[in-house]
Amino acid sequence: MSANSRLTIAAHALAWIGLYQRQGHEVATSEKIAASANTNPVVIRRLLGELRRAGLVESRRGAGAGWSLARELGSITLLDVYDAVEPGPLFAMHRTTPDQGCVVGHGIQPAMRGIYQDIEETLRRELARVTLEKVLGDVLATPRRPL
Amino acid sequence: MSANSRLTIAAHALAWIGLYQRQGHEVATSEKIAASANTNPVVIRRLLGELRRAGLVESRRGAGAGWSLARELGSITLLDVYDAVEPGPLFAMHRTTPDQGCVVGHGIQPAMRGIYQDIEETLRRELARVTLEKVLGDVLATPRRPL
DNA sequence: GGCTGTCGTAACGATAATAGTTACGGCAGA
DNA sequence: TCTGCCGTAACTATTATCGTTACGACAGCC
Repeated sequence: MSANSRLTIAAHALAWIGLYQRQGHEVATSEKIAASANTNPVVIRRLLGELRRAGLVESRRGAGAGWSLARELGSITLLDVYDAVEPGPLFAMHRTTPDQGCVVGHGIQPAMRGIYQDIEETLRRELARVTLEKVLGDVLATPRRPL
Repeated sequence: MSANSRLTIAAHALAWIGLYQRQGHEVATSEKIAASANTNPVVIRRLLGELRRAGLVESRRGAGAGWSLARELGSITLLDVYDAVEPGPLFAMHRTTPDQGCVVGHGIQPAMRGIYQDIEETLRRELARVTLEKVLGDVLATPRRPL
């Protein structure tokens, strides 16, 4: 499917900011988050910008600038993040209109659309069951060294 | 997610072959299927080749060559097709290894892997509930002209 | 045995999305 | 005024999908 890492990186950033704030810090910088995720600060700023548009984080400019959570980790779900950073549907239709003179070509798109809707609804329910609080919990529960 | 149309086109091809065979024909050619899907015959042959490797269809060469179902439409599910034509996982991890010296960087991948596994398992269950028989049924149930 | 139609597959180009990088203006607190 | 970081544009690299052309291989038929 040519899967991308946007959801993973966004969840990483949110968990990082959440933990950082619990350690008493006010704001997190894209540079520190990028160092943890081993990527470029611009990638983080772009993703966090989309999360800000969705109302999940806030940013301050000027001196002492950085990012902070707009909502508690426990009230943010992977579905919120998914909707914020993933634009399109899971499965695509034909790139060109099928032959409408053919019975299958005529009916295939309505049929698949209905089926895909059900499947995506199930996916969304599943994503909504996972909060970022749980993500951070799972992160912290990972043993420091493999046995 | 940069969704692709492979599952859609593969389902289209299977439904087309199934209906064609019910109309009394022996084998379907990639050219006819491609005409219905409004794409190139090579695209169809590539997809059907993957379905053949998965044991869903068979192909004959030589004169009177073409494609036929290896199993009944009712015994083929969208999960079978999905596994045949979609290689990777739904969500990707970081492209580079996160900072293992950071608590979040160290724990994020095991955490997300577990979460993604559960979600993909749910997706697979949902795909397994839809047979190609139902797809063809939905296709044929589509009204010829919108009211 | 040659003819014919289709598969099987390689090869190439077009398109698009993601991701990484550099650069730079703008903001706000010290 | 200085400083640190955001916000964003711009460019490149990489990758996957899709479309297309081309051609050898195969098998039934005349």
